Amino acid sequence: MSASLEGFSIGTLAATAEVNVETIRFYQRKGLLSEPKRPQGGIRRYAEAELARLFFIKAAQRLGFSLEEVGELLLLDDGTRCGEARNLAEQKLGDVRRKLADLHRIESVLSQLIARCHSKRGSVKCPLISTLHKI
Amino acid sequence: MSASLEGFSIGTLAATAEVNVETIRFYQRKGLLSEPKRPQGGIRRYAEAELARLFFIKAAQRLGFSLEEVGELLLLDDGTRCGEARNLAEQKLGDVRRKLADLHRIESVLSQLIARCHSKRGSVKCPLISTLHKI
DNA sequence: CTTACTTCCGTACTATAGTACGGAGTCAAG
DNA sequence: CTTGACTCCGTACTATAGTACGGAAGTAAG
Repeated sequence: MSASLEGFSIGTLAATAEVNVETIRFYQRKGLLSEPKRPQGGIRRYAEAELARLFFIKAAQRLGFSLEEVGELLLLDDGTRCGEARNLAEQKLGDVRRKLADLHRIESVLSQLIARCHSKRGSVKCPLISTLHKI
Repeated sequence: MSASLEGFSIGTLAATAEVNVETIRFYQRKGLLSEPKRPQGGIRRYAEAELARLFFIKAAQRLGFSLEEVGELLLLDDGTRCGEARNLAEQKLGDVRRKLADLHRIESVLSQLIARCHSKRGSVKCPLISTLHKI
């Protein structure tokens, strides 16, 4: 792990972005991250741009974008095709809202089941298990 | 696909439970579903019990349990170990609530980004893309 | 009795997001 | 100039939840 004058090594890049070295290589294979040229048999050096890209990828992932979608966002990375980026974000927002609705329903069912388990202590049949047989 | 006097064929079972035949075989390999004996070189026949089990599995999956967790729930299927089932459900409820919190945060960020994209029409930089570079 | 559909069985493949491994080469410190 | 850490590279493996395939055997209808 060395950070010479010429930029980061892959190990330093990985440590700085808090990802695995293998993850960086995986992103490179996926075309999400560029692979700088090797100086005649030497090791690759990475610039701030690659670090910024890694942070971008992680930020987008935290917002629920898949790596494939991150790839599309990266194509819009010049910031001049706002409409396309917005479409992507709007689709994702729809996904997120559908997942939220599902999880709210699940939360409600689970908490009711647990409450019934607490109130029906010592009953012959477990209300949770019984309910799973009915719903 | 035949439903003789002796029970369902795997195809009928699959159609009734609205799953793929291969899914049933997959669950059997996972130990989630029993595999009735083949009558000397014939084909397997399934009873209502297997259908009920399939519905149980699907109900638990809808509540966010993984197949491994469904397997644990099925071990508690006699309904006499309510406390253990409740612990499982409480852990799952915790998971669900954490996911809900995450998704709420994501929903908020995404909708704000989209709103800024709408209000900043024609601006030089896309606010969404710019923000992904900052967060 | 033949034809067409099912079942059986093992193996292999899908998607998603990585992680691990082994051997060869490179780099830096002592 | 040797040693240990790091990099390179391809391949293979992990988890999750299935889906697909191919050939042999069983079953049902005409």
